[in-house]
Amino acid sequence: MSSATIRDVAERAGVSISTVSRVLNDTARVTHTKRKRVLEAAEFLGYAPNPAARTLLSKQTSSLGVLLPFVSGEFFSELLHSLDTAAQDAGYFLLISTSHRHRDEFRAARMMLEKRVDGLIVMAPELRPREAQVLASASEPVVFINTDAEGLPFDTVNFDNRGGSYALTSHLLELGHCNIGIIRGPDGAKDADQRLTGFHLALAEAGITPRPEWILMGEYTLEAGYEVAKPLFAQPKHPTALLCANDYCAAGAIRAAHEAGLRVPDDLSVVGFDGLPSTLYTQPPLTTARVPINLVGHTAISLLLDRIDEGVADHTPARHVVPVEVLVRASTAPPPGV
Amino acid sequence: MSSATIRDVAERAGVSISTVSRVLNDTARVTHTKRKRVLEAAEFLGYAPNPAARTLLSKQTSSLGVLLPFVSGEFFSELLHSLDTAAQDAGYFLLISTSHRHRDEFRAARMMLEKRVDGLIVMAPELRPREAQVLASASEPVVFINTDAEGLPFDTVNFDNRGGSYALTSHLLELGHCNIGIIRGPDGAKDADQRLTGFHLALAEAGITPRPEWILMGEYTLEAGYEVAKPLFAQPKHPTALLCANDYCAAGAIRAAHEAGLRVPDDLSVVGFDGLPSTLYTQPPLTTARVPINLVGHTAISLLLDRIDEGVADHTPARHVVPVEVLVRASTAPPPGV
DNA sequence: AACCCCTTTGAAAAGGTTTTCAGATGTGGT
DNA sequence: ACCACATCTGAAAACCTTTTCAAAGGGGTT
Repeated sequence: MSSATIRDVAERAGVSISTVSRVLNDTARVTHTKRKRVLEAAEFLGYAPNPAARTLLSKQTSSLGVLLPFVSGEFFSELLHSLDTAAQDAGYFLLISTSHRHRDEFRAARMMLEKRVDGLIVMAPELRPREAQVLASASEPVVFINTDAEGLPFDTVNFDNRGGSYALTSHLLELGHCNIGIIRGPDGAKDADQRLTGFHLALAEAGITPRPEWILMGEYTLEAGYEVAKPLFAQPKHPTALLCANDYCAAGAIRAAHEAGLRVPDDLSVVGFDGLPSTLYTQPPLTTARVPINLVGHTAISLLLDRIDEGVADHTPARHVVPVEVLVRASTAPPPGV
Repeated sequence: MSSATIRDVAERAGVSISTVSRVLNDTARVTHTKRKRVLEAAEFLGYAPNPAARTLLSKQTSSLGVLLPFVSGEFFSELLHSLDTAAQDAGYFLLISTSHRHRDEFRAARMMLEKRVDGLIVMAPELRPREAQVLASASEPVVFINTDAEGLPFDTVNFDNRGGSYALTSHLLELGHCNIGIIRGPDGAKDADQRLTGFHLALAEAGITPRPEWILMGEYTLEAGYEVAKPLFAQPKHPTALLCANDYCAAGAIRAAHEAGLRVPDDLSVVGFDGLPSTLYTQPPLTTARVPINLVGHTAISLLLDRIDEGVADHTPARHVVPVEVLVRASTAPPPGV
């Protein structure tokens, strides 16, 4: 039972297909009687317009593409949820495509998505602007989330990585910490760089020179936090406070600390980043910087829809920076002996 | 610069559009020289076939729909990731649509997805088979994940909720617990019912009659775990072990326990469900039942693709039940005084 | 040299919709 | 009774591709 077409409706209603189209899209006036007949016929046949035919003509897909490097953890769930909510409200679907870490995968994905979406949301902090250039030829509008678009004509919605990191570091300094370490995010990731900058900035203002051996390369995962922190605590002298790449990384570091016999926050203060819901329920509840993920998602969709409506006019790219809020909880305390 | 069509390629190569199509789809033999000219022209113009036109003709969208009640937490991230990986390998995109809790929203979503996807993955444990009936008229194949499809012609991939719960309860019994409570998942959710059944089964086998006041209605969230557990621990007599709806719920319950001055596992054993990565990093690491989410996702996609290829033949629905594995960690111990 | 068959090619149709254009119908004014 | 005009309707084109069908051309065989 292949489904009804506009022809079937027209036939059943005894009108032309043009009239059916007009009634269903409310695009021109139609006599009351015919309108009624059309609506009845459409209802009876369970008619729904074929999206492919519509797209072919109108060039609108009512889908938005979402390009993500990977999907893991609560952060992405929340982001995806807010994107979907906003998109759905506007009558769009989300076409997602993940696992694009390198330029070639990225280009491939973008090509596949071509003509399949009306716009693109891209989150790829590890992608450099030069590499992101492959998107520049996209015919659809593009909005970047937490991704560097220096020199590219894309709107961006970033969160204040530097400011958040600066505020977290300041918090530790105020508690009296002088020996602060950091597990930074992956090399080449813009957000990780910005967070490191905030760290350095706060330290510099306090007149403290950071120890290079306490600037550790990590990743946004539990495992990375654990693996990187473990050897650190085996050293005779280690920091009394630790900034972590994100909340997961912090959870890993805390576990390593526990295993090394360190109490958090008595012996060691730990802070995360992202402010995931579950950090309120860790032991101890984590001090972290809350990223308003919902706001990020909604803003991104809203910008994208604007661009879609206006066409890709030569509109100077919007650069949104959403603030992050430090949540002081129980994983931070003055250093031991103070 | 609206992009090139097959006509442009044909013109530039000096052949007919049929020939271009044949070369690009490798669907018939074409002289070497013409083939070369076509490929060059296509390359030069950056030609990519228009998916809408293709879909209109072939009736294949190369997209799969994913219908979820909500998206939250690591579980969904992981599920979505495995679905996307499997789909991408097969050349499909994922069109996701979330937040469908009630039948009407469900029907609306299904209608919107009609003709837009080649198949549907549905996870909606709270949807009863009668309500899921609205999908029965779908022209595309449907695969259910962790959802009851009793009497419906859909393949299902469920995990062993009952078995997992049974095994967790047995574990607690073996440790010597007699006073075991449970925070069950939402009313009407099939998976929650099954887990409760497993709980009852293990208790019955041990000759223990569960106390009704220790069977608590909860949800799959941190907050619910916390809110439900809090009054429980305020009672003069409370269980020495607690099964929770899932890992998040368990984390909330543990927090409530801590606040009530109870040590986990010394005074209270707690178990979760799902086996999320982060449960290894909670304090104490959580005893839980690991659901092989990756396997679930891959199996579901694989089944769906089979159905898409074979057509919706009258094939008896597959009923996959993937086993869950109990991970014994540090949140469980013998009851106090044993 | 004639015939047949096989390979290669292009023209055209089909898929389902929206939209333009022109025709038909009906109304009001003179 | 006639004309101008507004309103409503249908035919046809356009969107871009795949596929069928028939024609054309070439090579081998008798």
